[in-house]
Formats: sequence, C-alpha cells, structure tokens
Amino acid sequence: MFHINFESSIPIYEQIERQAQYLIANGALPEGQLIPSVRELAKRLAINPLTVVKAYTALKNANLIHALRGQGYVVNEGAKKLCKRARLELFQNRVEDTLAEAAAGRLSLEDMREIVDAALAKIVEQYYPERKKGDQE
Amino acid sequence: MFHINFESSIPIYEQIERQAQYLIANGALPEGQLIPSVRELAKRLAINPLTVVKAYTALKNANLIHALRGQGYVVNEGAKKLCKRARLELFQNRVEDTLAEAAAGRLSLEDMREIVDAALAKIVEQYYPERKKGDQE
Amino acid sequence: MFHINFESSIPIYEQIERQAQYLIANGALPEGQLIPSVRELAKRLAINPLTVVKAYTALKNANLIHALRGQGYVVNEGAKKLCKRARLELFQNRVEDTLAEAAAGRLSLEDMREIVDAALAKIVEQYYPERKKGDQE
Amino acid sequence: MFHINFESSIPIYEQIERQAQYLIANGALPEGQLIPSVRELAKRLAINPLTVVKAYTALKNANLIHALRGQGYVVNEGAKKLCKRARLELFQNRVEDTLAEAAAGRLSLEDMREIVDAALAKIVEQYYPERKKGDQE
DNA sequence: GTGGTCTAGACCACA
DNA sequence: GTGGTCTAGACCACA
Repeated sequence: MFHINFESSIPIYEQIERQAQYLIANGALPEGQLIPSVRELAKRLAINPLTVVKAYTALKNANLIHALRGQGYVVNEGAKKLCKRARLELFQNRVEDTLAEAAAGRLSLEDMREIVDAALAKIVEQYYPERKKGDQE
Repeated sequence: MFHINFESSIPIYEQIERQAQYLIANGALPEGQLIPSVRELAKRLAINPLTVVKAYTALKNANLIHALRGQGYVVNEGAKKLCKRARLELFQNRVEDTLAEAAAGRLSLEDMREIVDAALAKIVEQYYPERKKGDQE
Repeated sequence: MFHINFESSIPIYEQIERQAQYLIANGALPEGQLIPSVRELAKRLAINPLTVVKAYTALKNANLIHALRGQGYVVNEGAKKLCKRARLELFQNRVEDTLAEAAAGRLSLEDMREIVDAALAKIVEQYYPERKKGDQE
Repeated sequence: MFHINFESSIPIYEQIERQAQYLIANGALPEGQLIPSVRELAKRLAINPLTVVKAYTALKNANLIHALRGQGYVVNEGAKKLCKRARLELFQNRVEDTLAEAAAGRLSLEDMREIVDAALAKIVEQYYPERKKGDQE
C-alpha cells in the first residue's frame, strides 16, 4: 500500500503524506477506516516512527484523519472529497506554473504547444492505452 | 538584468543560473561578452559572493561561460544554441513529469485534458495576447 | 445516562468521572444507590472495562462512592453536596484561569468585558430561555 | 522574551508557539524582523532544537513566519493582525465553552453570574489596577 | 552561520 | 497495544 523511494529528493514524510492522499482519493483508504498505526507503518517501511508521526500530523492538520484514543488514526468523513479536490488543484497549479515560467522565458507559443501535445500523446499511450487521442469527442 | 526572489523556494544560486541561461538564449548576454563580475553582481543583488561563485561554476561546467584570467567570465561560442536547447528540454521534462505523476495518481484523462487546455488558454491570453487559440493553423 | 464522545480530547475515563459527578449532583444517582457495574457500563459504552475501573477508582478516592463487596459501587452519604460544591469550584477555576490568561496576554479590559457579556447573553438565550438579562434584580 | 514552564502540562513547543503569537500581537516581534534562530532559542531555553523546530513549523503553517534562506525566520506581513484576531477568538471560545459546559450541567444562572462577576472583579484588581469596575461607562 | 530531515531511544497518558 | 512529546546526535543544502 505504502512504499518509499529512498533515492528521491522528496522527503520521506512527504511521500507518505502524498500517498495517503492518493489512497484516500482512490477509496483504498475508505472514510471511517483505521489507517496503519505509526509503529506498524514505520516497521513495514523500515523507517523511524517519528517520520511517520510527522506525516500523520500533517494529515491531521489538513483535516484528513483524526486520532482515536488508544486505537489509532481514522480517515475523516469528507476526506475523500478533499483529497480529490486537492489532487486536481495540485496538478492545475503545476501545469500553470510550468507554462507561465516558459512563457516568461519567451518560449515561442508554437514550441510550447508542440511540446505539450507530444507529452500528452506520450502519456495517453503509456497510461491510458485503451484510449486514443480525440476519443473524448 | 538579474533579480532575486528571496521568498522563492528555488535556491538563489539556481535563480542566477536559470536567469543567465535565459539572458544568453535571448541574446541579452551575447557570445564573447563579459558577464557581471562575481563581486559586482553579489553587491548589486545584496547576496553573498560565494552564492554567485556557485552559480557561475555551474555555468562553466555546463560549457556556457569560461574564465578570462584577470578579466572575468565570458559567454562561450555556441552558448546561445545550448541555452535555447536546454530551455526547451527543461520545459519538456517538466511537462512530462507533471503529466506522468498525475497519470500515475489515476487522474482521469478527461480532467487532465481539461486542465491542460484551460491552462494553455490562460497563458495565451496573458503572455501572447496578439495570438488567438488556433492561430497556428 | 452515560455517553461517551470518542472524538473529544477529554479522556474517556474523565468523561465518565465528570458525568458521574453531574448525575450525583442532580440527584439522578441518589445517595445510597448502586451505580452501574464496571462490566455493564463498559459493555453499554463499548469501551474497555479497565477504563471504567479507572474512572470509578477516581470517584472512590474523591469519597463519592464506595465498594459494596460482591454487589458493586454505591453513592456515598454526602456525595451530592460534595459534587455540587466541586462543580462550582471547577467552574470558578476555569473562569478565573481563562480571564487571568487573557489579562496576562494584555487583552484590553474593554475587549474582555465585551466578550464575556456577549457569551453570557448567548448562554442565557440558549439554556435559560425563560430568563431575560437583568432578571436577577 | 521566551520562557518555558517545564512543570506545565502544556507541551513545550506549544508554549513557544503561543508566546510567539503574543509577542507578535504585542509588537515585541515586529513584522519583517528576524526571530531568534532555532539553535539560539534552543540553547537559551535549554531545550532540544527539534522542539523549537516543531513550534516554528506550526507558526510557518499558520502563515505567521517564513524562512529566509540561510538567515532564519522572519515575521510575515499581516502576522500582527492575525495574531490579535486569533487571541480574541481563542479567548472567546474558552469563555463560551466554559459557560456552555456549566449550563449543560444545570448550574443555576444566579451562581453562574455571581462567579463570573467575582472573577472579573478579581482580575480587574490584579491586572488593571488603575481601572475600577464600571469605568467603561 | 541558517533551516530541513532523519535516526535511535526514552517516557508518558490512554485503552 | 495506541498516539504524543522530547532528547541527543547526525548529515544535508544553502548563504
């Protein structure tokens, strides 16, 4: 369910945080369900419990989970919707930032469109193989 | 010519590095020309000279500038082309990474296309006002 | 009679303890009467029996109940008066602490009075609707 | 400027957090100013640097401070207003909660008013000696 | 020098 | 068993 990339420059606690958001958004961690305990997850991922605590605390502050005394952390009501929305916004921001920086650097509009289209086609082929470009029409 | 955003999460030396690449690609820093000296730039930007050294060293390692003993750093022959290409590749990588991460997170293809199209339209309006969508045909 | 808020930051054993005090003060648990057995209450509230034991032990130490061998716990003579007084003192302490902390933080006297008056009015309306502000004169 | 009560049940990092909010609200830590560095404060208070990090991170997440690369943490624009408002709301919530709990426990309105008035008088005498009850009219 | 992350290990309250 | 807090110490990037 969770897995860590130790080579990544993204901090471990943030990897856990993001994955939890994806798992909640996908329904793999349904609302009301206990998530892995701090100690268990730390043991399974072979990392320090405090690192898990840091990730879970961030999720708690984002109103995605809450502590159940003596039992562990539970996914909040409404967390799924929040995670889905957050995921969309994060993607939107990254796209807009990337395009804006390129435009600010005076990349030509033709180059920009060409690169974006090529990247989209590549992604469709790789991740959505059953779909072809233009299917949505 | 150069300016630093101290609030940004991008390290200062990297901001200098990227801006130098843009300035070279745009011809603002033509091949063969001396770029600002370490001390002068550090003073003008109110930053630590070591930070400028770090940026210039990276540019030297990328074959974009070379030291002219006793005079300073000069833009290399061929640097303009390299910078243009680097700029394109950087943009391409960011686009592909962003899309791939969203796809890996099972964002629907419809959502992805919608967000990308909206972002493109927004950028065109803001940065390329003389162009309308579809102009390239 | 008893009910637990599992989301609350107040420990479950303390919730039981406080509720018992209220029930005794209100006469819902009259002096001399058996209170629910540890097992029964634990079962009814779906909590760990040890948690009930902890609450009852605290009540015993406060001289509010005593064990009747083989039968359970009984409300002490004089417990009602003690609970009433404890309730008043608890409230008084909380009020004084809250005001003192605000004063130590240099909240202005005007703001303090305004907030306290508004809160009182709100409470009167919500909990003592038959009374109007000033009725006590 | 900062001081820790090691006897208190309030976690050290939360004591720091609250005090910082007071200091910002009072203008003792003006907007734009560097606050004590993590290591310096930790040394001065004789606590572990990580504990300070925890407090500062919470302040950063609350948009009260931001990190200046290599220099330390700076009080944000607008932080003073946020802190003042937060202080008022915190006080208001505590007052309302305290009264509501007492009312739910069927404390009589007379007792409630008496205790609140006495507490206010006590506070005025102790913290606002130059003022007498009724001065505001 | 600054902050950011992580570890190993401890002790606590609570259930 | 659960989470919450704290310590001592390490290593990193950045300025």
